Amino acid sequence: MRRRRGADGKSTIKDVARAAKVAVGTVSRVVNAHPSVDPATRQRVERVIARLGYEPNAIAQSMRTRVTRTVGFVVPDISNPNWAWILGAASRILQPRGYTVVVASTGGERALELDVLGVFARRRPDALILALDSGDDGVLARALRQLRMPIVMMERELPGPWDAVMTDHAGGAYTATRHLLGLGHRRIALITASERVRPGAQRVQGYTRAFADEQLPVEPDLLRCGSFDPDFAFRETSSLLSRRDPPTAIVAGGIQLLAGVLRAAGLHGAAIPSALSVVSCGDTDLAQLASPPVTVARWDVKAIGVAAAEAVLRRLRGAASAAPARVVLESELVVRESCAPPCARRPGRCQARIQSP
Amino acid sequence: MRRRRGADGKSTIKDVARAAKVAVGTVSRVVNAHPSVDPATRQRVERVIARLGYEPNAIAQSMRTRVTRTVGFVVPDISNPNWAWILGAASRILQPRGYTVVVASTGGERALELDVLGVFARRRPDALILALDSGDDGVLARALRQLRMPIVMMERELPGPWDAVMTDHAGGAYTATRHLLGLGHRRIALITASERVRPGAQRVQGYTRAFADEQLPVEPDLLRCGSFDPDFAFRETSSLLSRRDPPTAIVAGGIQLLAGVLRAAGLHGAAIPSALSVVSCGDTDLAQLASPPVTVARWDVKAIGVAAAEAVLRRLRGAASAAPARVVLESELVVRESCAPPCARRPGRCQARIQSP
DNA sequence: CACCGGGATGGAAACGTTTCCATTGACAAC
DNA sequence: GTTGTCAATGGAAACGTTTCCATCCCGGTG
Repeated sequence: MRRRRGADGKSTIKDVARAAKVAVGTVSRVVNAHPSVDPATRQRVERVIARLGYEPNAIAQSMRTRVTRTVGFVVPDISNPNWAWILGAASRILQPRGYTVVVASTGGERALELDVLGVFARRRPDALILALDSGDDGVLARALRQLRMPIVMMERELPGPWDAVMTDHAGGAYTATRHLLGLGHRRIALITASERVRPGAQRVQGYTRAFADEQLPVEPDLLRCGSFDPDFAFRETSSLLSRRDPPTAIVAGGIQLLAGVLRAAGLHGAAIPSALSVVSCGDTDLAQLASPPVTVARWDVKAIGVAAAEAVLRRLRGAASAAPARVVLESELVVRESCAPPCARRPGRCQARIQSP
Repeated sequence: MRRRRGADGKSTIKDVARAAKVAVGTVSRVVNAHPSVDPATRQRVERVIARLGYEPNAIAQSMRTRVTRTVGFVVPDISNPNWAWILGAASRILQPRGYTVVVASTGGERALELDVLGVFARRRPDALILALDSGDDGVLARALRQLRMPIVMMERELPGPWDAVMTDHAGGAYTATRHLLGLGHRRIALITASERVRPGAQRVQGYTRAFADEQLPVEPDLLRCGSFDPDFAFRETSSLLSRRDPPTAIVAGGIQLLAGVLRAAGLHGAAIPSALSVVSCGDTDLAQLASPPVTVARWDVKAIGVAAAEAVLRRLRGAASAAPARVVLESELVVRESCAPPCARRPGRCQARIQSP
């Protein structure tokens, strides 16, 4: 074997330079398509590169240029289809531009969030896309500022000079609640994430506003804020349906929650929509294919990922110090067959049912 | 401002050394918990580190140590819940061990797969976890070998010295098909991925074996191999149900395919299970909550991610040159209510229906 | 008292690039 | 023929670490 190699068996720019009888600087210029290199030299170097299977070491490049062509993506749980869709959409934009996406999950726990920020402080990605759960006491904001890189927040608002892309979840919950109020429901439950995170807070706000519009009081026990876990929705639905005066309608305030609601409703024998009306925030196969199909407040999930990736790219090509941008995506109500006027008599015994054609 | 900083505003090991009046080597020893450093010195250095908010530059560390503490994760589509679950499971193991996961999607396209391998040749992760779609003509295998890093294949088999973790999809399809054959079905369709990828090929094989066991012939037109896209399942189901002699049962050979099958069946007015029996490979909320609930061949999706991550860790701590390991996870049939004996008369007009209690 | 062993530390090389600066020719303009 | 310009190239510094080697000093031992 006549070619030298690094310890890991890959040839370096020096090996190429030696074999092509040029200086390393020249090889670098060839690799980076610098204009001032003689065509003959270029060809000779390129041949050697091909022969040796030389690949520039991105680590060394980053070391020198202080650019990693890497974007960090931080969410509570990457298994969650919501975040997976967003990641997919973002990476579909970033990857063709030469950026590589580095993921990290936080489980929504503050300690892990800080850990992850530490990791990214050391790894130096060019930008960060994140959805943080723990509220801000200043520590988080300081850590973010220390990062000194473009940051885009998803579905969250934190005071600071950061771009943000989010959905109008308040609007979604508002429309959903109005829809139910319009049908005559009064005991409407809302199951959603903790009020500490924006989607939860926003949905409570939309729900409350809908009641306020009708001058109706909100019953606090019908507000079940906790998590986006379907099991949470299952437990809360069970608990709600066990009340002496169970709600006549439930708003499932999160993409994954509908499954829990449906499971519990099935177990309690609450027929939909005759005994219980259901609206889901977030459209899914399940909502479309359940029987009856479920009315939803839907929005374009992937658009969050697209907008986040575009915001990152905008910052990365120059607009580093522009004022923080804020994108809010709308939510739209899709009426299907899971809602009906409330049953006048004891809920659960009501048999009137709206049948689809 | 009296502390020097790098161009990106972060302090370096030199800044710390200067401020603590020690050599950079000593700071390095403090950071890496090297035993031979005087407690007093250590404390002094640590104080300076805290004061300056110094974070070691991972790029420089990697440059020097040739270790990135990074694992590449390559799949056809990271939006796909299947891969998202696997990624989540893997990262839940890797992240606490200090490894960061770098993702890339290939769209199942060969050109992109080669691109992605090129990216990882340059970025030098410590290991790779991947699901490649394009068959091997030797080019791919050579590219992988050139990478000179531990590689774990998911749900794929490629000849070479690589660990592999996969599911016994043949077994799943076999059990599903036997279940339907046992109920008396003969015209059973299988919709699944292209035979070029392992899960598709395996399911065809399991299906075929089930027919062979009963000495029954397989009708080729009932085998619809193409993709894991629900729209594909929708089109194929529509096409199948439009036949003069439509199948009396369908096996949906992929986690995402059930939605397409159900949608098409609904549109064609094919009642389940009276007119059409359905089995899905892969359990989901939809399968559990559809009415009727769908019989499935299920396996532990996350286990693939866990096994892959563990295989990576095993290689990374020493067992670099052990013989390639091969893990096969079993599949199990869960009988629900989507299957019934086939209707004797013209399918689609059959009204007999098995009702669950 | 000379010597030795060893812990603590400083100094410098090396990792693989990019980029600045200097040098060399070639060629045009005077 | 001298001078100036410009393209092509070589050489070396620098990026921020880790780690090897040498040095220093301390205390114990013979």
